[in-house]
Amino acid sequence: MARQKIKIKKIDNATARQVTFSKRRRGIFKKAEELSILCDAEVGLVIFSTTGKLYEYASSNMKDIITRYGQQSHHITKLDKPLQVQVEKNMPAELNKEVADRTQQLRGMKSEDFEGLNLEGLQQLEKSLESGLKRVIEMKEKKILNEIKALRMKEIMLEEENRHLKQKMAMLSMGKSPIFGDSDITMQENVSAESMNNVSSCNSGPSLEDDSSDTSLKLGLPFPN
Amino acid sequence: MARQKIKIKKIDNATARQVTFSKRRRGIFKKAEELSILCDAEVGLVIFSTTGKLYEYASSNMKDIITRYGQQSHHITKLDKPLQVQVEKNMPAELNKEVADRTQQLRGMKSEDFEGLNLEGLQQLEKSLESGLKRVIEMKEKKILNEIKALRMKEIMLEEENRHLKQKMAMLSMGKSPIFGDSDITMQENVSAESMNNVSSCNSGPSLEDDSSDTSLKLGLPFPN
DNA sequence: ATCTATTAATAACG
DNA sequence: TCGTTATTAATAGAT
Repeated sequence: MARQKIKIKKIDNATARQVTFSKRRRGIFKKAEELSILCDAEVGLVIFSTTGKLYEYASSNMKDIITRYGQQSHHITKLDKPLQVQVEKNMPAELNKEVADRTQQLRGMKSEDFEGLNLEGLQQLEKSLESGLKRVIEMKEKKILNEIKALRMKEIMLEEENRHLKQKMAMLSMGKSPIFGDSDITMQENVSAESMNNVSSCNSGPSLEDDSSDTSLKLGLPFPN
Repeated sequence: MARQKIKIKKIDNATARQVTFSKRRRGIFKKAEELSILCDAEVGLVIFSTTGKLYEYASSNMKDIITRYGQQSHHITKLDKPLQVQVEKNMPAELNKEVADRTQQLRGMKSEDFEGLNLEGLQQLEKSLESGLKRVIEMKEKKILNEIKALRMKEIMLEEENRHLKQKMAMLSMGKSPIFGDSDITMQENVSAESMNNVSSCNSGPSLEDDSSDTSLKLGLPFPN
């Protein structure tokens, strides 16, 4: 668009091509920004030069734009399968039954059936599923918190036992020469055994262990308890 | 750029804005294509109108371009930032910024702005917020898993130390009567001191402690680490 | 949508 | 890469 009209085809001369690339790149970036401002549009523009260098313009945030693009063009609605399997496996009986019922109910339904529902029916179904999901999430978080709480309790007890043991050790080695009686020592051993039992019972307690195994299954934890 | 020069600012009149959007959109698409052809560049351009409608141009394939963009920008950001800080610290910050941006964006919007959006625009907004929420949840769960993992690791080490201590105790009390020399015993004390140091260093390790404190803050856990 | 006066972009060159 | 300039391309406002 200047001294001479050019044909829109690849510029042969590499230098001329590079020059044109620089100029037109600035031009199109300017146009992109003007468009986004004038028309309040969200604009994302990426350009790779022949040499592979990246140039980009985004009116807001490129990642947001790409995400939005993906959503617009993708429009996938999954989350049916994994959610239901997880729910059935890990929920306590009460909640499990309720959700399982609804799941069963949903499984038997095909899209035609949904089409048969009117707006109000679908709205109710949606609300129902939403509240179920909410409770499942709450239950999951409760279990996770229990898991963490139990682990911290255990940690505290182990540390305490440890401290005791070290204390005994110190006393033992300090008093090893002068003191000869066994009574003191056996008593100390009993004490440490007791505290060990306490930790174990906490470890394999009924409610806590169920929580732990559920959580580790659900979340795929490295340590299977 | 015609009958009258205009200022680059949002066009107030909605009709005029829409007209300009159409014209300039066509213009910039043409520019994009010309650039890609003339200079043999790979060009991707996405435009969302105020109403949320998507317009796109890609010299090749938009998904390829986005993929390439992701790879290219990843490499760049990873190179100019410290490695370890990148993994632990930067991710949450990035996420925070993104969510904060969107929150800010929402805060500035009043209900009349929402009413100005058409169905498609609202749909976009919903999807965008949903995806943000999803990522926040994922991050939260990741942190929880780290917390649990760290606690289990700590538990194992404490138990091991415990076992060692008990072993030493047993050896000590068994050998207390017959053996009188100090050399054996002092050696054992040294060993137990070593294992204690190991556990301590694990206990107050840098990465684990950071994660723990973050998570406990976020979730309001009963034990503040 | 189409037209056209005017501005903006830019090809060629230094 | 930068500046200049002749020329083409884009487009604001009107129809």
